Amino acid sequence: MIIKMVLTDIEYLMNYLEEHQVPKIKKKRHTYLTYHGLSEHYTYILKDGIIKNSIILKDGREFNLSYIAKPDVISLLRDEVSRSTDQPFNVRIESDYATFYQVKRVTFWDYVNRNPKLQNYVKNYYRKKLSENIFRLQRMVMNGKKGAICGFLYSLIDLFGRKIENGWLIDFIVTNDDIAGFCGISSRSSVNRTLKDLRNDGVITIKNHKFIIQDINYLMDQIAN
Amino acid sequence: MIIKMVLTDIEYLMNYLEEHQVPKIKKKRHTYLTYHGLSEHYTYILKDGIIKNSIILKDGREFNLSYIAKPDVISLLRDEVSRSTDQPFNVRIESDYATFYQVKRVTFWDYVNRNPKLQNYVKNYYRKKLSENIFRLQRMVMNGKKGAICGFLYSLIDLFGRKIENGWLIDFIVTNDDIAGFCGISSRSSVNRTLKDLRNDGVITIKNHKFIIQDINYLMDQIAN
DNA sequence: AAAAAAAGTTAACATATGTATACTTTAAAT
DNA sequence: ATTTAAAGTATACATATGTTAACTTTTTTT
Repeated sequence: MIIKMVLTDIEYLMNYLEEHQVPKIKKKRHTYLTYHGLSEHYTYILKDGIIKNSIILKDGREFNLSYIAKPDVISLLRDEVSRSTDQPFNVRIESDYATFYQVKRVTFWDYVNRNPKLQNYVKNYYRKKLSENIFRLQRMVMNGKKGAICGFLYSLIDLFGRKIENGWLIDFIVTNDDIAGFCGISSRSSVNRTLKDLRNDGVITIKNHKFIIQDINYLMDQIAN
Repeated sequence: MIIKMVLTDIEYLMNYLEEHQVPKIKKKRHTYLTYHGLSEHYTYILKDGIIKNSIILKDGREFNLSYIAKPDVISLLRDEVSRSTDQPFNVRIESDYATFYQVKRVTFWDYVNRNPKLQNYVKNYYRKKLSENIFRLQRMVMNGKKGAICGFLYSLIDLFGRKIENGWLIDFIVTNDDIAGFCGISSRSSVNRTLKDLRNDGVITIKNHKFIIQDINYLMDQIAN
């Protein structure tokens, strides 16, 4: 019997790392894998768990870039010849545990340069992230803060959503300060004001600190595109 | 006599296209090279001129992505196997004329796949754009509209700036509506209000419809980072 | 040259968001 | 179990930005 397996790009990468016996490291909730600005000679690939990457501005505010909740390369913004070895972002573990493959940056790029399939993975990785980022930029620039919150809530469905009878349960706890950091809102109380409006309009409910999205169409209508 | 030339990546690409006798097309001011959403089987490389790319939202508003004022690939968001052949952006000519190399998308990617130097170019292209985009996202999310305008004006120095006695002349006409489209401001009158404040504070002057930046530090102080 | 369209300017008022504070509830640390 | 820190909520007021309108100036079209 022949079983034909078609691997996705990321599955191929994970297999490759496993076969090359790349070491794994495991980190606990709310610890940091990397700090923005610190020198770092490793590339990390998330195996399982949930992480958030963010940037701390000079004035102390935190800009949240993204959650990553499935296997993915954490950051490829530096390549083998980049003069800067600064980590571009903070990476904080948001699940109880997260596991990462840890490869020397130079070794990682050796793998890539020797393997056309991995080259293709990297090309697609960049193109996909760039495309997502342009879209997000558009959404953030062309909407007010309410639109930003609605867009953010909408994006949570794809990341953490589970369909239940009366809508979509976001099966992950997101605080008002988190939302503020993603949407560029100045305080948790401002976030709360908007969330209150959404609750009053029957768009969302909160149960055990988790959002339930009851009216996806309302969210979409708030997002310019 | 041997002259050793070290070409930058983009110079190498331009040479390559020239050697392969890739046809050029010339377009006039305020005409469109491509329209967002229309199918397009060519890849374009700006040879000379100034272009603006933008996206028209469903509600009719225009989101301005960037000016490009020196040789560059116009858009690599689609590759040879992308199912979608939609153009991701509008591309409008903003100089009197602009010249482009025009290559079939499939041919362009053939060139790339056959040539490691071009592969490297593409990789760096993506990484650079991604990195710029993340930075711009941060700037737009973490600033108010005034910060957005100051950041935008600051970016014009690199694009069109010429040092003069009393500051930097932005040697290119940018309208209030253009600024609105870049910064997500709803009307030219709102843009004008902020520009008036900047004029009153001695940050900028306007001469023959062109900005003169007199106080760069003021602009930088307005931009969170 | 005249007419029309696009762009700049200002003002008045409406609405969204920031800021500060106080208090309550929940989670984390001791 | 107790204490402390973090997070949610609500309110009042300040400020930034949106919206509309009117008018002026400049550019483009006829």
